[in-house]
Amino acid sequence: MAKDEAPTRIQRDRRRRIREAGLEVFSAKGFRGATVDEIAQAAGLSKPNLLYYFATKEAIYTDLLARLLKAWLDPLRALDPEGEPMAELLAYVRRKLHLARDFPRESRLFAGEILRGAPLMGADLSGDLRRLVDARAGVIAGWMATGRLAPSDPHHLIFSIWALTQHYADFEVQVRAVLGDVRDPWAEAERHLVTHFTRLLTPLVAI
Amino acid sequence: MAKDEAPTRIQRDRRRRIREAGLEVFSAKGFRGATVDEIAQAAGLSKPNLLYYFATKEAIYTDLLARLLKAWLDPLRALDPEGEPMAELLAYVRRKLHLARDFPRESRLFAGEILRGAPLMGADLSGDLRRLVDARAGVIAGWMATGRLAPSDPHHLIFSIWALTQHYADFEVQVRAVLGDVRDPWAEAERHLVTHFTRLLTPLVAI
DNA sequence: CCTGTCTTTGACCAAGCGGTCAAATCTGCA
DNA sequence: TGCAGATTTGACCGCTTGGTCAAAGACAGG
Repeated sequence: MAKDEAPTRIQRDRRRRIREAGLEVFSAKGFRGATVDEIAQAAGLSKPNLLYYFATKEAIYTDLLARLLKAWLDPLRALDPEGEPMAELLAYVRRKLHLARDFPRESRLFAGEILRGAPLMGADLSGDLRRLVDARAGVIAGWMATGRLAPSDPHHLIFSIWALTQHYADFEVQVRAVLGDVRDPWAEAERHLVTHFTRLLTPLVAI
Repeated sequence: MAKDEAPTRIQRDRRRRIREAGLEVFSAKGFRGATVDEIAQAAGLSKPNLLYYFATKEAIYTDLLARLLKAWLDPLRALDPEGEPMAELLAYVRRKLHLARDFPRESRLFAGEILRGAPLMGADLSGDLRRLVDARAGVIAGWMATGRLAPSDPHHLIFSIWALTQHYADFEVQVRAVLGDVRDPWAEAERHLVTHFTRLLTPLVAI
């Protein structure tokens, strides 16, 4: 397999299929619970063939995580310091919720990694992630200081948004078990979270 | 080993130690990531000796989960329909947060199981859990209907409390990575969540 | 102090696992 | 079409793992 050369058509295709299969299996069973054979089968390849494209099982996993982190932070990155505070934050909540709804496997993969202490991501968390969160927390703090948002701790506000949105993807079986088969968790969640954060962030008018 | 007889002193002791060791290892590495040898060593026993008290690795795990679910629901059970609504709900939030703070391994064990689709708990979730949540959601709905709490969907309110409290235990490495080593996540979380829910649940006074 | 039961252990096994390798086959380009 | 490099595969390897077993050792009641 070429190393520095541009990837061939087959390489691009196989690698994509392996990532897709890896995401499916890893998100459902975790790193240890997944087997190379199962991923290979899901990708429509033999095991040695898969190992021809990714040297180790861990290589698939870390490749997935690295790509994931970037996509996962985009909604926060998109928070516009020049925009209208309430609209910006509600848009962020919506984007994050839609990300969890449309990419639950990614959400669970990430959750599993953090839950186990982020053995393969520790550096990224206190690096890029932290810088981005600090920057955006600063923006939010500014909005609160000028009275355009109800005051609270911006870091914990961000945690709240993460926790509430990812909950519906990561604990989906629990949510469905409690709500029953009739209700639509995602639609209800969106309504609930929008009113939740609207109420939470609306500044009290001084009388 | 006796089956129906009362357990001997040694049986009680060994079983307790195995559960403690199992909780430690399972919560850190998940079911598949944990090995019987490691649990045995953590319990100060040889592997065959451990298997003498629990027939299989899964038996330890399910025993842990069954005990956990009960303890995990106690705070919700303690919600008093006769009490003052706001005080009751804030007390619930605090109890749940303290549970996550004081028993993070239990929280992570539970989270890991749900994350993987609750293969060993499915029935319990749509059984006891659902009934209890429905009952308490009814109580909260009553409080909201009489205007003593701001209205919202009680089920999703309960999900919010779960998500926000468990987040600090389950994603502790992420929280610490973002906040840095100086800050005290748990103390901040308690202040934040109390003001968060106070604000959220206080009924707007009609003028 | 003796005996039946409970407890502990070293040795072992079969299955599953991640990964290797040499040989076979395919692909794209001159 | 020929061929060099890319791709695929069956067979295989060494290691880990959950679990077994027979025999040895500890314990408690009489």
